[in-house]
Amino acid sequence: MKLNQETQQQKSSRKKTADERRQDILEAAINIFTKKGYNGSTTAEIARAAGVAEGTIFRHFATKKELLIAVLTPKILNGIISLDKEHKDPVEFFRCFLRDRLELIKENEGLVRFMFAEAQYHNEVREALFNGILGQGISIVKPWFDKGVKEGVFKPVPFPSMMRSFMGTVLFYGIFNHVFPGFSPEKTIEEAADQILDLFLHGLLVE
Amino acid sequence: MKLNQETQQQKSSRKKTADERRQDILEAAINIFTKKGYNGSTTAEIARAAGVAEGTIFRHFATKKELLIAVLTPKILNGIISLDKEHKDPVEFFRCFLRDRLELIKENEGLVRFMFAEAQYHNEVREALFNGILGQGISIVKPWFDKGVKEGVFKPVPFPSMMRSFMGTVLFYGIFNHVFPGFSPEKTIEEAADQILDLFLHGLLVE
DNA sequence: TTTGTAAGTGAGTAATCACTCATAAAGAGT
DNA sequence: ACTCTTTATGAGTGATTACTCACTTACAAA
Repeated sequence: MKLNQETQQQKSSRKKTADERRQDILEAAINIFTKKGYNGSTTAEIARAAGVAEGTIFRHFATKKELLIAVLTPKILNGIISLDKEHKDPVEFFRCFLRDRLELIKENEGLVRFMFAEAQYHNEVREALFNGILGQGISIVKPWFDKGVKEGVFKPVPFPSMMRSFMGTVLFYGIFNHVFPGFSPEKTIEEAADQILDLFLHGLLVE
Repeated sequence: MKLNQETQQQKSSRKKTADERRQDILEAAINIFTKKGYNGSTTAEIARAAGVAEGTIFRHFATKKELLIAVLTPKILNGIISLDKEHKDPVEFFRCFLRDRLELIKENEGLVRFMFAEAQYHNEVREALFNGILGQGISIVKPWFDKGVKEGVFKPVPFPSMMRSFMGTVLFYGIFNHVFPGFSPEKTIEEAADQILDLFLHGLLVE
């Protein structure tokens, strides 16, 4: 039936389903939020960008804050998918993991910056970050880190300190290019990933 | 004459000078801004916190944005002071520099977080960060890094990549504790500085 | 004392905000 | 055709915003 309807009408003028409208609003919200920040964005502007009336937003999301949370939640969760690969050793895992995260950050650069900016002010965003990024990051990295330590490949540094340094360098890669444009010398993500990983694994000192 | 006036009146009820009022407003603005963000703060609230009328703010600062810039500028510039010490070798410099910056960040934790958050949205803040933190950081660190490379102590990695990783770990130390409270294991700044520096200099790998 | 000037004040203002609601439109079921 | 339900709409609303301005206050110079 539904397929029949779609073929009866031109695709461009086809009436959109409720879910499609919801998606339009979410995408518009991401665009506006990441450009102007949560408090700097207005529901009127988001509605205009989504091509809907302002009232439509509040039919899908009770409040502006609920829209914020809806913007963050799914994007955080889809970061976990790529851990299904089998890695040979801890170093190899770190290399793959780093590249994977760097690509994810590059793809969602605006959203990452937005999340960390708004985390300063909204408890909800902090919780989303904690439950999403940090929690999942730990559950993925920790076993490989422990394995590396047990095998004598990694130094037995405190895991939180290691994780903090690692996440700091990785996340700042995305932020740097926006705050200090043109500063990073690497042309490709692979190049940047290699540079970051090399420094992280071997350190700055010779020997 | 002025001294005479001050002694004639109780210090607590003494009429404040224009500069003192300006300082009151700036301090109040820092407090409110760092808690609620630029767009989340109102001039009315800042005025209340500063103990002045709302109109007084606009006698000292033409617009709210001018107040924002005034809040950022002096704080950025006072970070440069401590480079007057003589350091023996590049490694020793990095140790001192890291501790110094970590303490500076800890003291102005809210402001640092605020600056990086608002840098996502305001060009003025980005420029202030670039001219202040990054520019000065480079001018201080680069000579020592070059020296270390020339002496064969440091690896000849690209300076911007090194700087980005270094700043990432250092700056994220302050942000982490706020976004992920209770995550960092170190009790003191010295401990954290040692941990960060060790990982940064020697890397995670054994050997 | 008088006067001139710089600084402080807070009610007022136009604009803007998130959110509401009466109304309309469009299927789906009968 | 008729009704029921779901969804979209945008003018309207009260609250809030950054900023103004007519007025006051305090003090220094004359």
